Formats: sequence, structure tokens, C-alpha cells
Amino acid sequence: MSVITMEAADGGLRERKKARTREALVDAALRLFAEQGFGPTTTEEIAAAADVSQRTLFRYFPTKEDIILDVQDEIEEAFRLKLAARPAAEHPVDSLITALTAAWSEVDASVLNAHLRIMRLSDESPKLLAAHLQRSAVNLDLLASLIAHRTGTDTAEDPRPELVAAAFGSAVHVGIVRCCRSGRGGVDDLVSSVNHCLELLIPTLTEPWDADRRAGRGAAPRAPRPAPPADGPGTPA
Amino acid sequence: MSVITMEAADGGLRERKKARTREALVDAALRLFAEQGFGPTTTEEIAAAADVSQRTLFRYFPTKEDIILDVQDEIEEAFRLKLAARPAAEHPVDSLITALTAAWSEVDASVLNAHLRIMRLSDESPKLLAAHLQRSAVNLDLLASLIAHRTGTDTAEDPRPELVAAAFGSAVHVGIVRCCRSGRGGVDDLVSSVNHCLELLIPTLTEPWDADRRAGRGAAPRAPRPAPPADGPGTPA
DNA sequence: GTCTATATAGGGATAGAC
DNA sequence: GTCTATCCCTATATAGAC
Repeated sequence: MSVITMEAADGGLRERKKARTREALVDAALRLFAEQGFGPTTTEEIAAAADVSQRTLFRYFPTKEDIILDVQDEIEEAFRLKLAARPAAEHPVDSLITALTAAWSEVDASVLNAHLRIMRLSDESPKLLAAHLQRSAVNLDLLASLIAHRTGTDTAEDPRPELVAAAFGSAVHVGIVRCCRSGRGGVDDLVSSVNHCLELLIPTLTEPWDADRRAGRGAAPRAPRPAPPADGPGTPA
Repeated sequence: MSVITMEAADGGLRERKKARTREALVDAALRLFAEQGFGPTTTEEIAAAADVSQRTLFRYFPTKEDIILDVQDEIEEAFRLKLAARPAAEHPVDSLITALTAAWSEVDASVLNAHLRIMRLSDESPKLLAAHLQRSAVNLDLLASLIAHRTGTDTAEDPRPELVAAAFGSAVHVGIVRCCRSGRGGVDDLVSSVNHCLELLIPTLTEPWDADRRAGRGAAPRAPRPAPPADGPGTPA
């Protein structure tokens, strides 16, 4: 048979079969985890549900956690692409917030929903939570490198790229966790919770603590930095 | 024999034996991990080195990682105690920084050194890193609760306690990681690296980005909040 | 009887041989 | 892709200390 026929189409025939197998595994895992929990579900069950052998499963994913944690990487990669599209002169904090909004508005809703379901599962399984946090750490490193590159900062001498990335990541994480904890949460709840946390981050660190302030209804925080020129090619949403 | 004789001393005979077994396990693990790495060392080896059975090891520690990660909890608990001793009116950010300095100056140097060694091992073993991050998350929750209690803030409605705790924790983490990455690091290097990151956190988020600023030698950041009254009972170092 | 330690057996994840 | 080995961790059954 012709090699050309097999690989010509639009991503390769094999590529698409691989992608389908991969998706079948992710779907099966997501479903079984929801039904039985993360721990009780075995890799053999997942493989059987996706009609492949256990060995094949481990050829696609190195660990059980990775089967579902890949969607996280997918989201974060989209986010980094949006960040790279922001103007270089913009302050990293502004770039990060704008890029996140842009990325989340473009990502498929089912992907964000899957991410939410994974966060829920993490509450129940320490192992899954640990794997998730580890990935977040790796993605944070990538983010810091990207920021350093964009601002022409030498990471070896200046910790600021890592600090912005870490502080931003913290705020996003707090927003996600709070959304998950508040019972049911659709994608809309997720977005508003994270946005609220991002808005509050700087005022929380710089303004006097007012016990009565809540949910952004308080004295409006003074703009801490001059607004950047609105010349960005990105998607300001 | 008399019950009084057995338990009168200062913490109970059994308690001290338990503590000694525990310490023997931690020491053995720390030594074996340094010699062979985290992954290759088996729980049976650790148990044998501490002269107990594998089952006993798992009675003291639920997982292999926990054998060494308990020193982290020890440090963080000391930190929370120092934080609780700060005046309630002080801004959380100031309380956190002061409490950290106080805690680290009191903790035994060997404990901090053990912590550093663990961080190094984490670079080598994803599993250890994941477990470490998970613990940090738990400790961050405790920290947020403490801050909420001290400031009279309702965590359900106001995310700020979680935000300060998370941002502070991020900066500390960045400082630790940078210290570990910069080759050899004594406790002094650790302290200065973390302090540097803590000083830079707020200016990094609020001041314009100046690519030439480095290591704190740049325009001094304006004090973002009025300095708190120096009436704290803590150890301002 | 109660608490604590042990040995043994086994399940489940993952790596490697074939 | 099947089979096997290894390691982490758990369960059960049991024995010593007081």
C-alpha cells in the first residue's frame, strides 16, 4: 500500500487514529472516575472501557493521573499563545490578565468543564491533587520563562518574572478552588470567581485591610500603575 | 510496677520511645535518600536501617514521602505560632513577613538544612515534589484560616485571606527554589534569597517594569502602605 | 484487656523482557 | 501486545508489654 495514501490526508491517517484512541481513553477515564472515584478505578477498567489493552494505555499516558491532566496542559498552552501575542511593552500583570480572558473565551466549553470536574476529583484524591499541583508548577516555570523573554529580563539575576508568574498563578488557583468549593459551578461561575480574585490581588496586598470590604464593593482601589497604551493586537475581550 | 514511675517523667515513657523510633526513621530515610536517591531507596531498606519492620514504618508514616516531609510541617507550625503572636491590627502582609523571620531565626539550623536537602531531592523525584506541593497547599489553607480569624474576615464571602496567604507562599517558594537552583546553598543563602523575593513581590506587581533593575539595586520602591506601629510582641529580628 | 509491634499475603501501578 | 517482576501500600492474623 502507498505511504502517500496513508499520510497525505490532513494530519495523517495514523495521527487521527491515535488522537481518537487518546480521546477514548480520556473520556472513559473521566466517566469512570465520576462514577467510582479516582482511586477505586483501575487502569485495567479504563483500558477495557476504551477497548485497548492496559499496555496500550501506558503507551499513551505514563501514569493514571496523566490520563485526565492533559486537558490542563491544553488550556495552559492556549493561554501561553495568547500571552505571546500581547505587546511587549505592556506590563506583565496586564498581559497575563488579558491573555487569560482571551484564552478562556476561545477554549471549547467542554474542555473547561472537564477541568472543573478534575478539580473536584482532586479534593477526593490526594494523589490526583499532587499530580495536578506538580503540573501547575511546571507550567508556572514555562510562564516565568516566557515573561522573562518578553521583558528582556535575566532570570538568573532577577526573580521578578518568577514572582509575577507565581503571584498570578496563585490568584487564579484561589479563584478556581473557591469556585469548586461553592457547590456546583458552571463555567460562568469559574470565570467570575477567577476574575474577582485577580482584581482583588493587588489591592489586597497594598491597601489597608478593611474588614467590611467584600466582593469588590468597597472603596475602589486606586489604579496602582498608569494604564498601558491600548495598542495591543490581542483579544481584550 | 508503678504506673506513676512509668508516665511521670516528662512526656511518658512510651511517648519518648515513639519519638525516638520516629526520629530514627527520619534520619535513616534522609541518609539513604542522599546516598541512593529517593526513588531507588525502598521502604524496606529504610525500615531495616531503623531496625523496625516495614509495617511499623507505615504505622508512623502513611507514605514514603511523608517520612521526610514532616519536617516541613514542623517549620510551618512554628511559623503559624509566630504569626498568631503578632498584633491583630497589623496588616497581614507585615505580620507574615515578620513572623517568618522570627520563626526561621528560632528553628534549629539542622531542621532548616534538612528542609533544603528535601527541596534538592524534589528536583530529582517528581513524586516527592508532588507530595511536597500537596503539603504546601494544606499549610496554605491553614494559613488563610488563621489570617481570616485574625482579621475578622469571613472567608466564604471575602477571598482576601486566601489571596494574601497564596501570594506570600508563592514568593517564599520562589525564593526557596532559586536558592536551591543556585548551586550550593547554606541556610544563610536561603534566608537572603527568600527575603529578597518578599521585598520584591509588591513592587514587581505595582511598579513599572524596568528591565535594568536587579537585586534590589534600582529605584527604591515607594512604601505602598503606611508603616505599621512598631508595637509587636514578636521578634522583629 | 488494651496498646503496640510483627510477619505474611496480596492488590494495584509501573517497567521491562519477549 | 502478553507476561512477568518490582515496589508501594493495605489487610489480616498474631504475639509481647503492661
